[in-house]
Amino acid sequence: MLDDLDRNLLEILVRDARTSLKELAAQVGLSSPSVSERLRRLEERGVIRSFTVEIDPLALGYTLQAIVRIKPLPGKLHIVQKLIEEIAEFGECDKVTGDDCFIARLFVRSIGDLDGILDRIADKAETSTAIIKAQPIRRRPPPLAAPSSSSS
Amino acid sequence: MLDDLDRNLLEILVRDARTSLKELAAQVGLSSPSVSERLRRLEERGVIRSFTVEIDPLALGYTLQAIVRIKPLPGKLHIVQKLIEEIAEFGECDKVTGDDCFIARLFVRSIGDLDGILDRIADKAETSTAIIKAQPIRRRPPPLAAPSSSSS
DNA sequence: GAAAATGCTTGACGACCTCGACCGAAATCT
DNA sequence: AGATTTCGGTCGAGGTCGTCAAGCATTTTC
Repeated sequence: MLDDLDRNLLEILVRDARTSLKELAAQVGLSSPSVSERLRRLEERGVIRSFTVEIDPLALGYTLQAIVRIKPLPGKLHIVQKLIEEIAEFGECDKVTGDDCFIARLFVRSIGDLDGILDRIADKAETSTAIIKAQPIRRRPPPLAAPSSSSS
Repeated sequence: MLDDLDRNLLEILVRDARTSLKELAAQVGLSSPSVSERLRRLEERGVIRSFTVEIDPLALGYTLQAIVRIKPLPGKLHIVQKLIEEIAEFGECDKVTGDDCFIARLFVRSIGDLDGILDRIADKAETSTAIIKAQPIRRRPPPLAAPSSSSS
């Protein structure tokens, strides 16, 4: 589905999404119209979800991040999910197997904010919060290499 | 530190990092050299960590994601952290307070792969894995609005 | 109050992107 | 097999876009 050229392009764009078509073309050995067409198709197919910018939360005043495990009370699952989605400070949320239904990332500017937000959920779910002390790995894509051995 | 214009620019770029300077300029009401200069400084200051591309893991064959809580055995903390960093399938890792030292996101192509990777850690840490069933909120930045009320 | 620094605009030049026309290889159809 | 269609690529022209230098207004500094 993806060939080496596509993966190569993606790799360059992960590092700098604003790389010019000309530069991309030079690096993969194609002409710029070809690259343009490939990018268009990668976007169209949904391989590229979006071109975006990674912002330092600190620059926006978010000095604290936390991982919150959320276990809705019986019957409250949908209400809790909706609530989470509506609170903009949740920067990520996954619905997982196991005892805790949701695992979410929370950006806050102070401990007070953290408390305020968790309070809004407190009567609908059990939460368990872990403050982030460091980020050994920041968001990165999985390896782009082709699956080990697929059909010919 | 950031003014409304900067926040406005960031908001546009979060949605599409490849927006042209001209377009950015038009939307915020500046000239393109001004926008260019602002972007340069946002990058320089580290507000913009990078322009990047969000890739659908599925397109790369990663059909499974998991959240893994990792509690290194006594004395093994650094070895475990190094190990996690070296395994490219970890797409994110936070060091947190509480009983579990690390919380990480794992991209894998199969349950077999998951098992293989966890095995590499098994003798150095206790792990507890939750398979991701859905993603109510995919990675998004915290609200860009200015802190409620700061000093004048 | 003068001088310097900051952040903006304008206009020109060069680089870049896009479009159409064309081409070759590979897959498909008869 | 041979003809045809499709796919993905190049090339070149035209217009768009980004960058640079010069200049200006406002604010800060001494």
